[in-house]
Amino acid sequence: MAELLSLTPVDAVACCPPMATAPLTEEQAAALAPMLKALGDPARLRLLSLVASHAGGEACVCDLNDAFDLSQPTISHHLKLLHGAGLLQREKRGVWVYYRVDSEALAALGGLIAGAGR
Amino acid sequence: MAELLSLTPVDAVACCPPMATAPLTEEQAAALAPMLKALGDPARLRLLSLVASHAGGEACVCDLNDAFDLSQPTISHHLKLLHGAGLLQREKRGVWVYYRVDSEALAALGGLIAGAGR
DNA sequence: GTCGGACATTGATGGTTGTCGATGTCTGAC
DNA sequence: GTCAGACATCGACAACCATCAATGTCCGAC
Repeated sequence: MAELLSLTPVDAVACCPPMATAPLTEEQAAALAPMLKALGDPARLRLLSLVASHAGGEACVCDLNDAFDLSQPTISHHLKLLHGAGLLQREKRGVWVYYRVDSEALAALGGLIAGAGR
Repeated sequence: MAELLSLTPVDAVACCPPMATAPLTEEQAAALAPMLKALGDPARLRLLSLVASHAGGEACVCDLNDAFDLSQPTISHHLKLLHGAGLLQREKRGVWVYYRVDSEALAALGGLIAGAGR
């Protein structure tokens, strides 16, 4: 019964019919909410948009650190959250860590939201 | 300079170029975050989907109360939040209050999210 | 006017979250 | 091996949030 909660966020969003068609079940809502909660912070929104608009589609943490007033641990925390929510992909190359947006997850999530308005 | 923060959420989301094109400004992120934060709660997600999928496109608070284990004040609180974020429209008819989704706001928000993935 | 029902507001409380400084863990260079 | 730099983790703290019971407000019916 808790299987849905262990699905990846991408699976969670992929499994839902349009909200205008049928209401979300408790489990679907519980699986979806963390992704949206991850987006519900100004710092994380800016982080995501910075990664999304960065040349090559990916950004190094060092690039992101310089773009904010926030401390390095705080940015690391936000990136971990976005990655945990399935919205950012993480890749370590040498000493650096690069993040890129998960287009599939964002497209599915955006579609689900947009589809709630008929 | 604080004008953007006083815009309606719909205006806020309408003003933003695709995230894959340019990163959000601090002001844009601050205006967008409340809408997404409002969606980042399972109860509110279910409420929104319940309204969205309800016959006639609108739902009375009394209908929503019955569909949840939550207390009536808690549901009223969530509805107020969703309405304040510009995602639900509120209309009082006699003794009852009807909510309907703001399709325009949801479409714009969904498009912005989906557009972050290129 | 008064009574009941629909919904909102208030006040309190336990849990969550954003932030930081300090510290830890890698990795490449010397 | 040691050193410096890139990033993550930890522990702490203030601010915020979801929830409830109690109470308030408004409206229609009688």
